[in-house]
Amino acid sequence: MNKMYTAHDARPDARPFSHILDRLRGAGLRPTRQRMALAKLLFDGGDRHLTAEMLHADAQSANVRVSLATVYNTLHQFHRAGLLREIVVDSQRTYFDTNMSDHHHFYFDQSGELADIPGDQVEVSALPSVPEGMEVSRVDVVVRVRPTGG
Amino acid sequence: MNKMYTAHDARPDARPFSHILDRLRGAGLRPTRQRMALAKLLFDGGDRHLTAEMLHADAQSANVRVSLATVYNTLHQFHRAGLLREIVVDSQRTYFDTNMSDHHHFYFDQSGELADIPGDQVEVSALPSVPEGMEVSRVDVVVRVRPTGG
DNA sequence: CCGTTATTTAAAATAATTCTAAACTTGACA
DNA sequence: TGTCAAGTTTAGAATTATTTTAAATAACGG
Repeated sequence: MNKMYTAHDARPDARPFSHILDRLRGAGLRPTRQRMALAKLLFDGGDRHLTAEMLHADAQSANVRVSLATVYNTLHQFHRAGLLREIVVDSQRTYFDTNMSDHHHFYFDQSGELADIPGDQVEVSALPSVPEGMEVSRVDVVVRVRPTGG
Repeated sequence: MNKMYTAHDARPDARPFSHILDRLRGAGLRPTRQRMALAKLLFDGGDRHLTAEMLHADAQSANVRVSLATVYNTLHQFHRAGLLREIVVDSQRTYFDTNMSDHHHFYFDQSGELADIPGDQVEVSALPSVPEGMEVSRVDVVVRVRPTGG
């Protein structure tokens, strides 16, 4: 068990924390020990695709004590706050994506891994018009990939 | 409990059954009472999007006695046999689609309903090349739709 | 420091799906 | 047509991912 930082510790000089702090504050979420730690794991590691179980395991490895329930709660809160995107590619797990830019995904069925496809590399065109009173909230493209000859 | 047909009954003249019988036979699946009845419900009703629970309810309404476990088994067997397509749009339920042609989907988040988008109405282009030793098994486009102003 | 309110948590609950093992069908063949 | 091996069905238990509950704890403003 090594030293944990509190929101106050982070204020003065622990620079890496300040933007995370701002993001949480901006989302109206109290910067608790757990949320700060999870945010750091999520956003300081480049673009990531992960499930609640994966993030929980990450936290354990980093000596961050947080319950699985909190990981689930936090992922959903971050999602609602626009900090994360939810990806639906597998009907058994829910993946979250730290990359909020316009993009799509490769999905490797056997391994369950995801890879980003930049938005400008996919062109979706000629959609039929949506029903009266409805609007498109998002267009998801999933390119499912398998080993050749599978 | 009304009369059920056996594979033999169907042979000579019960026409609607014969193509279903052939499809099952072709897939190496014994045409049991349950599979015949489920196949009829699935394929004689035009293009359908349904979950195991929905098909089970349909069966009950049609006085077809079949367990939920069998509905699950049958859906997966039909899927493996290439008679159904699996659609992933919601991480809680698994939908199956009787429309095997090239197409995509609208998904109405609030109601959980699906609607087909003909394949020729969507153009997906300029995909990045897939990794060595991998090939694309399918490209799924899901257009998520919500009430205007949601 | 205090109180209010948000957050965390362990544990129970839920929901969809899969598994298990026993009972039942089917299809082939004598 | 009776028999049997192999394939199917089923109720119910088990599993898995996730959500809920309600009690304990931590955060923030004053």
